[in-house]
Amino acid sequence: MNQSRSRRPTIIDVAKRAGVSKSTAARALTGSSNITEQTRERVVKAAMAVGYERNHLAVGMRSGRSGMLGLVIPDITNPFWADVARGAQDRAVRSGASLLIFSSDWDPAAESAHLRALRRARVDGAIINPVADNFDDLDRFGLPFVFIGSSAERFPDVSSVGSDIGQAVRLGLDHLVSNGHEAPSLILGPKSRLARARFLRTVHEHCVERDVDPAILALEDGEYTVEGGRHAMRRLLERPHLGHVAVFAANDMMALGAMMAGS
Amino acid sequence: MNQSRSRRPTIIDVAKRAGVSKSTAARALTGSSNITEQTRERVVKAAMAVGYERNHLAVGMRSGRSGMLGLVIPDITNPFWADVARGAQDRAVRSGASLLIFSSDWDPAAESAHLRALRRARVDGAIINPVADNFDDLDRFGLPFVFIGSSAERFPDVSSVGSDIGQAVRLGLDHLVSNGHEAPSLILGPKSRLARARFLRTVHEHCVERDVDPAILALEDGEYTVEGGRHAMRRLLERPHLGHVAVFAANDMMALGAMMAGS
DNA sequence: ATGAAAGCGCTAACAT
DNA sequence: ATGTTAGCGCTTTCAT
Repeated sequence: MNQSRSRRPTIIDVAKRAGVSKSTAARALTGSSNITEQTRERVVKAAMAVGYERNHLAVGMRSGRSGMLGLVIPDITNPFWADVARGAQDRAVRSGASLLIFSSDWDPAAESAHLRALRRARVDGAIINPVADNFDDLDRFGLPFVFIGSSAERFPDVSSVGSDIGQAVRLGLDHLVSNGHEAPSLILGPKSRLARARFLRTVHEHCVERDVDPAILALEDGEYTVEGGRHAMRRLLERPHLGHVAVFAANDMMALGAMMAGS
Repeated sequence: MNQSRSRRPTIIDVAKRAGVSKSTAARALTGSSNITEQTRERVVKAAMAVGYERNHLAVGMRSGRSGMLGLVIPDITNPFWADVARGAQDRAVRSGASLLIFSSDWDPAAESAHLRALRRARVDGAIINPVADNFDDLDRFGLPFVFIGSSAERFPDVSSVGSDIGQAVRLGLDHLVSNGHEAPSLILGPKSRLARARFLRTVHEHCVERDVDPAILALEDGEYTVEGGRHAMRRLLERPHLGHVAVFAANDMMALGAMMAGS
């Protein structure tokens, strides 16, 4: 207990215990060649004995690779990004890496601060769902990275993964129309979001194809959250209108909020 | 573009540019005393000019503090832990730290691997929702840490934060009883989980107080997930029984699954 | 107030 | 096959 509280053992402790030089110990531990099976065993045993654990800070320092990856998303609390985070984490672990996760909360300033943190931490790469409109420091970013989300298309040079919003909207509308709802009310995200424009554009196209005037559709905005959906739904319900038979929300959180708008 | 792709600037680059020694540059940048306001300005300006960003690996190496914290939870995909993660992350960022998040997926082996990763990364501390029954390496863990969850009470010496399951169950049952449901069916977590025993014990107490025989309560187990709740509910519905008027599930995910059991 | 130098733990190039 | 040494980028004595 008293010994276990002391300084963490270094490779030198291992080397001493095994009676070899620290480079030999390193070779044995990294699985390098040029090492007698006998000495390797001795070193490994010594490492176990002293409870040695390689210091990744030191390794990163020497190698220039920290073994860490970054993930910057708007909000880990949203199930969509929780799934993203989970997938990223599993993949990272499988490659022996760790994942630093940051939620920007749709705040460009926070996002920028998080990116700085990632650079200082010397992560080997990052996955980013950008919320900033202008990513002008992009070329100076200096980190390998991939974008997530539709806003990524503002940066055609950057690799990105996004949802096919157009197809999603079409599938949703097809479903509603086939159930007799020709003109569902809409609950969309904030005006600043690119995904919103994409959503709306597809709705318009779909309407035109059906000879429905898009202008008759009731529409409300809100944050991409349960609360946002709830408030938007309330505003819809307040309208002097014959009642909203069907509502199409931009994501699950908003839909949930809309369903709860009564309470 | 070509220059920006080159080696990240170090404090030496800053020092050179400012025409001082690297130690002076360090002093200026760390806000140390004993520095002329004039030279500090010059150094700061030089740092900006070359796009200097402090290398946290190196800092951690020297100081022994990595500026990173660890979070090990069963599953980031569960909204409860997503909230936990969000809170931890916000707090960490406020202290200038970063958060390494790991999901163990209820797998003790994965948990143990993640803890090893945290030690190697030299995190300054960790928040852990343990899933392993035996945490016998606890004294050798060698990291400052806090536990989350009811399983933490197996380790009375460890600081922990948990929910008051007893009170939660009582509130839930009170609500049901006051709505006329004297003997709700139960959907609980896996038998291995300590929280389940706690839940069940409180239900029994509550029943006894109401002169209800706990044995008449229908009860099903499942994983703490939407799927687990759905399956459990299906099994409940299959029972030759007069129908389940009320169901009390152990968490929101299971309740959601139960509600969806028909589809 | 500033510079020179040591050292954190590790690995790889360079001896032997 | 193994030992010696340099150096990753930083902060902090210790001199001056």
